[in-house]
Amino acid sequence: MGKKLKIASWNINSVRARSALVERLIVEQRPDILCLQETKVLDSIFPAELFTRHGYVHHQLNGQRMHHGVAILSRLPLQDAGKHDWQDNGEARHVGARLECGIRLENVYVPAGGDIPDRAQNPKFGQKLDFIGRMTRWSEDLKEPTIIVGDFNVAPLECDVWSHKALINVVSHTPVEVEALNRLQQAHDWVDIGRKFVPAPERCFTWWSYRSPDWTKNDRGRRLDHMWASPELSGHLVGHEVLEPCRAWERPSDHVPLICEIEV
Amino acid sequence: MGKKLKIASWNINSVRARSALVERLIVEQRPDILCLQETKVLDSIFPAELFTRHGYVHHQLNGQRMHHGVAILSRLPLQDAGKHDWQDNGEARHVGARLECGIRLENVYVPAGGDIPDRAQNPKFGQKLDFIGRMTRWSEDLKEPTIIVGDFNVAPLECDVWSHKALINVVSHTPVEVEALNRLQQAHDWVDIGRKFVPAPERCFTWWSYRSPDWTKNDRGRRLDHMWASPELSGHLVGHEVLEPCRAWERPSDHVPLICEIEV
DNA sequence: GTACTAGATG
DNA sequence: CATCTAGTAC
Repeated sequence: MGKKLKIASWNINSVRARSALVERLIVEQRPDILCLQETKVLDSIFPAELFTRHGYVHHQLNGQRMHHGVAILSRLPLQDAGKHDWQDNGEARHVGARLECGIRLENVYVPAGGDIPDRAQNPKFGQKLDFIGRMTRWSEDLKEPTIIVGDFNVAPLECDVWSHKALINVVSHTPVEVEALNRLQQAHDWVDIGRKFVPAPERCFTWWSYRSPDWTKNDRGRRLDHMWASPELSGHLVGHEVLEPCRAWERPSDHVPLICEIEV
Repeated sequence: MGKKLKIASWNINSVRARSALVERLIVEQRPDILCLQETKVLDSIFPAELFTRHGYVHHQLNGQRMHHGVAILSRLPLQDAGKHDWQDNGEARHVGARLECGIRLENVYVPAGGDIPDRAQNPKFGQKLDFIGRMTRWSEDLKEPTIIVGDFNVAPLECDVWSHKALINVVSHTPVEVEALNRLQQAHDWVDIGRKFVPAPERCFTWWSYRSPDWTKNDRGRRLDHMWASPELSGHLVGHEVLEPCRAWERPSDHVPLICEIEV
């Protein structure tokens, strides 16, 4: 009888500003492993004690001073599996770990890509596509069973946004980004865990902008956060949840946590 | 049988950053009138609704964009009694009101005065002394029974500071400031309500610096905030309190509220 | 809208 | 230590 591995992923938008909320998440959900994006803090001042206090004593950190930053906090032992710089500009956007069950865990924060969906006018958009391109080449060589989670900053399906028509030229849902993400997915036959459990065209959002205070009413969400698994893990996937209520917590992140469960 | 008038005064150090705390104060204390200093907000964006919601529907505001700012919030009707510019530099440091019982209420935020207690080296120190000087001349002409409250930024007595010796040359307790405050007090025979109820040399502090995180242990306080009454009100003063516990609230002001009660 | 930086003030 | 203003990013 296999044990269940419960993994959470959350773009927390500052782990220091959100310490009470992340504590509430781990108390209420008790995932085995928590992957955070946009921690916005140097490793040397990461609030590690908050996690060790709740049993998350194994940490893989890749933070920087002001922006970006990722972290894996775990109750199970972790082995360092490196940090990729898929943008080749020194930004802290990835950290990986190996679990004792043989699964690799990759935690990634894909660049947002700026406002204008054009390489020439907006270098950040080019960097985003290049980042996904390098992830694609990395995926092609992957041999181990892997879970990759994080804020991918792309909503690939029409039903992954509140209006395909309104967002077709908005960064995160443009055809060139969707194609790049699809190539990445095909490069390892990644299983989209979210859509395995919430098949298209069912509504599934993970992010609502801070800029619309009436987000509950208008529900202008996007599915920017993802959990993907190597194809050989497909049959072992036994649970998935998007924790929408967290968006209504006090001083929330604009992203909500994702949860998945794998029989190992 | 006279009714009791309960007045509170608090240097709140930003009324917007402290909205939950000021709400807690008015719920727990229910003063008839609340005088605030260092509101740090333009009148046009003063959080008036917070006060009206609790019955404080009468407002006299004198705020500015970033610094200073005073306000009188009242459950009893107020008549405008003007705004003095005792520094003559446009800073919002005073607002006055007339109550229906015939008492005048003056709410003042005396300048801190900079670091160096010398007019020549530090113009702000001179402005502070001049501010108190102009208040003194205003006091001399006062005819109505008046309560003046606020952050006077002077601790006049030796027992008004944690160490007279250590602070003798520190702005707020220098002899020249103490003399200026004494002249102001004599100009109207003002009754120091605090010391009427907590006679010297008893310990009485209203402010503890943010810069010593161990303020509870070391207790390096000063009595910078005051409530004074016209001599004809002396016999009507029936209560006084310094709300020290407020200094230990979450994200507190460095000043605590004062309360007094007058039979009218 | 929210959080980050930095420098200025108390 | 804690507030404010800007500017920047998402």
